Amino acid sequence: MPRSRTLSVDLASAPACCPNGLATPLDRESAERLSRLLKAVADPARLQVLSLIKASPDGEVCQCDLTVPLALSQPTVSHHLRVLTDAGLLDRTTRGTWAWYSVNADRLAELAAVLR
Amino acid sequence: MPRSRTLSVDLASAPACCPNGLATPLDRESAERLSRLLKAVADPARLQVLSLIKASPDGEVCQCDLTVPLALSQPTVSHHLRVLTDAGLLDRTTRGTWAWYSVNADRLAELAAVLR
DNA sequence: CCTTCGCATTGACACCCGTCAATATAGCCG
DNA sequence: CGGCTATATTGACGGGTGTCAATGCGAAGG
Repeated sequence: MPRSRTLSVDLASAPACCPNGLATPLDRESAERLSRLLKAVADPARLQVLSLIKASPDGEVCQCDLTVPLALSQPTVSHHLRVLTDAGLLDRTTRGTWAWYSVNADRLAELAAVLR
Repeated sequence: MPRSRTLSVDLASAPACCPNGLATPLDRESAERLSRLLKAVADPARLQVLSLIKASPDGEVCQCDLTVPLALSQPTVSHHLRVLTDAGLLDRTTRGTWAWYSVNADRLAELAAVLR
């Protein structure tokens, strides 16, 4: 199977995987779900996306305003946004032809909570 | 360059990279440093290592006690422990021929703090 | 000393991932 | 409709990563 089919399946259900965070031994399956979430964040471009949206006055950003600060091609930006959205870390709304993204703060906080 | 030379250089200096977490736009360099740290955690085996150590009564674990619960070969376990140690997330002490690992809780908390 | 045991390193392999150019899709507007 | 613009998808390429078998190394202990 190539690469990007429909990732959005169970990527969107992760911190619920490990209720005790790291305080209790993770079985392989839980560890894999959690690692999928962390992998979504563990990329410089995607971290920049998150920071750019969080720093934005309205808390949302149009994809068309991201390709310049990221210095990446449009398809690559689209790819990164998809990864973050599939992981449930970004919410996506389209207005006309534009796609606006906002951070799912709860989900990010859940992720942070696991690391503590 | 092959693979594992000396990673420990500046991997060990990361959350200091981005004092404002994601609240402020990250430049590419800061994002790369932070992502290196997150990549160290974004692996199922390494998450299991962290959880096993944290769940251990003494807060430390001998490498020899990890290969069974992880169901991985000894070299692979050694590799994962190196990645986490180089990232500053684990502390390493040798007693005789044994290598004992403990979690650097501060560093892990710093990492968690960035995601908030 | 020589063996044993725990750990580290090397080399090889398969797979994944970030990236881009090219192309397709889909809304808007004249 | 027809063209324009924003976004999505495809295909390909290079580099990175997890894994193991084989081997090296170093510290006990007989």
